Amino acid sequence: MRSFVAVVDAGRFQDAADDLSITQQAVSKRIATLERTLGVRLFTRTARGARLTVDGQAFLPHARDLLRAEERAIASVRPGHRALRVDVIGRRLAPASVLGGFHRARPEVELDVVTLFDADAAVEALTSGSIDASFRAVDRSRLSADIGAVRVFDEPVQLLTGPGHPLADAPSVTPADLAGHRIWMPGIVAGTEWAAYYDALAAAFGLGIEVTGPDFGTDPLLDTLAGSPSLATFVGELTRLVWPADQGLRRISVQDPTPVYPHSLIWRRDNPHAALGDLRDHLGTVRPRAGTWTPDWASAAA
Amino acid sequence: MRSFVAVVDAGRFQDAADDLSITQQAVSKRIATLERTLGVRLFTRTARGARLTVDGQAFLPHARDLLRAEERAIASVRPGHRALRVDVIGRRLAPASVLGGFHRARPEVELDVVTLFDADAAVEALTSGSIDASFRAVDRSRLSADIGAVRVFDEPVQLLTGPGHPLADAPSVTPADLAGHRIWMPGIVAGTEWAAYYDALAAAFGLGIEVTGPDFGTDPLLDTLAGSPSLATFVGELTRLVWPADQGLRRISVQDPTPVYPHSLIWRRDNPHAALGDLRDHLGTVRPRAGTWTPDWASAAA
DNA sequence: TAGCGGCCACAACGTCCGGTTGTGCGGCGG
DNA sequence: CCGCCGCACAACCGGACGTTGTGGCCGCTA
Repeated sequence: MRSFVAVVDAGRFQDAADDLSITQQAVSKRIATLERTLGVRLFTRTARGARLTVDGQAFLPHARDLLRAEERAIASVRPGHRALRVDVIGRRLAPASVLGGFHRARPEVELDVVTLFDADAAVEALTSGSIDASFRAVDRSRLSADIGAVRVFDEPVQLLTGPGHPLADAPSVTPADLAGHRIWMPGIVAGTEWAAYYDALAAAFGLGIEVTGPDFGTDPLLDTLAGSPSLATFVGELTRLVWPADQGLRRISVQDPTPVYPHSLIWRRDNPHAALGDLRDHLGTVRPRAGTWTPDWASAAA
Repeated sequence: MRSFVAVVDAGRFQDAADDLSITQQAVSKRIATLERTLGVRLFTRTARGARLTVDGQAFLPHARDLLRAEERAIASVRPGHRALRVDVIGRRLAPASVLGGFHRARPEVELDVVTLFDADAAVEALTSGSIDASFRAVDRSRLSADIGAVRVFDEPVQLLTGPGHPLADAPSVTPADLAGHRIWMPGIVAGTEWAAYYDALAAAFGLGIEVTGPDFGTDPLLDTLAGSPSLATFVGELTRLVWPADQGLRRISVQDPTPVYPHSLIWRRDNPHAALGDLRDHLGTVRPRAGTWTPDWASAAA
């Protein structure tokens, strides 16, 4: 493939071979192999050089694309790569939507989106330089001074139930209403800020929240909810935008107070990446609103 | 690379190996080689499977891009490919601009742009199915019935001279004014419709047009013109849009009549490609205007 | 038209890459 | 604590790819 482009640029097999630091025969063989696998002739061989056939001309831009894609792939893991590498907590949550908006607003900023295990891993990755920014809920008092944090988005937590659930037809509920109900949160991994969040929520309002269990996929989880009248689960409001059509599932807002998941953007202050400032500017800052609830440790990350 | 994506999708080296129909050890070795060449670790090996590292997550979308690019490259030369393959006569001329406009208007239509030797080669390529359409000046009376032709663009021919040329300061000239002047057309290959066009132009107005000579690049040609007070050449009007800033060169319109190069779109009538109709609709049809001149054989291709 | 030179294809050979079989090691679960 | 599962390491083997050597075709030139 690289030989093909080299021959096109050089115009002759011989010169292409020199450029590639191999012999002309090797180039001939490579092109012959490529032509055999593609099933078409790419060059017409003349007495003084090679000219592209029609198929070769059509193939050329795609071949260049392929080489560029390889370049980008290699560059994406090179230290000092210029793409902004951002950690988001869950691709189906608010930060992913926010990042999508940033990408549409600033398409020239290259983004690499990754998902780390938890906030501690994110801070460690920031410190080591393997990521540039992270959307997480963090305890600001535990951050070292060289880590910046801005609370950028509060995502309301809603109750999701099947149609047979006792609360299915309630227009809204208060956290206190949920005492005695079984709140099922499969796939929440102990030790993450998610688990800490729901632990704090359970403790604050005397709820019984099951934060253990295997990780379900989205569809099995929704199917199970739809068929189990005793099950309810918490979901972020933004899942509404990306989940498939709810098969009879009910979204019930929680009020007085509304638990919100406090997404913060965190970054290393001495990171020189120019797009980092653009991202912060694009996000703005959230002032905690009245009537909402977050854990104490999260509220500190104003 | 393909192994990397397979491991990501399968979650385990073993299953990925099964998908690829090779052994687990081979996959291990491939991944190890890839990690060595990239200089980063892509997976964390656990007791039950492999999970992506941060670098692996960042690398993944680029790896998928690479595989998609390969797919497209192979598809571009496959018989029955869905991209519209169009032959244009010179990338710097009107058809290229027209095609660019079509691409902006209908970005979902994939285009492969190629350039063939002359109109005869284009007709042959159309017949054999290796291209879908062609922008050329053709003698319609010589076309077989299964080839469609629509005259879609008339590109006025202008005179290009250096500042020292006797006609440099003329606001416009007539073809008759050019008798006795040396018209220099290097790079026009005998046997093409370009050569036929200028031969007819010379015969019609008694001009001396040198349609031979080696092919110059654009920059050397413009440099030579700028420094030679006895040289003039014909260029299409659309070159204005793409050529570098003329270093003192004069563009002189030709009038009474204005020679125009009659670009036609030609295609094979039984070509089922849906985008072909879209392209024709986008182009419209040119009605020959009064005060212009084309060779008889070209005018026939209304 | 005959000679020559440039350029690519074909053939034979060697090396290295990449695949396979066989085995070892570490972590998780019973 | 033992067994199993999943990946890594080692040795071996075949084929692919690069090399040297050579042949043939075309275009240029005398």
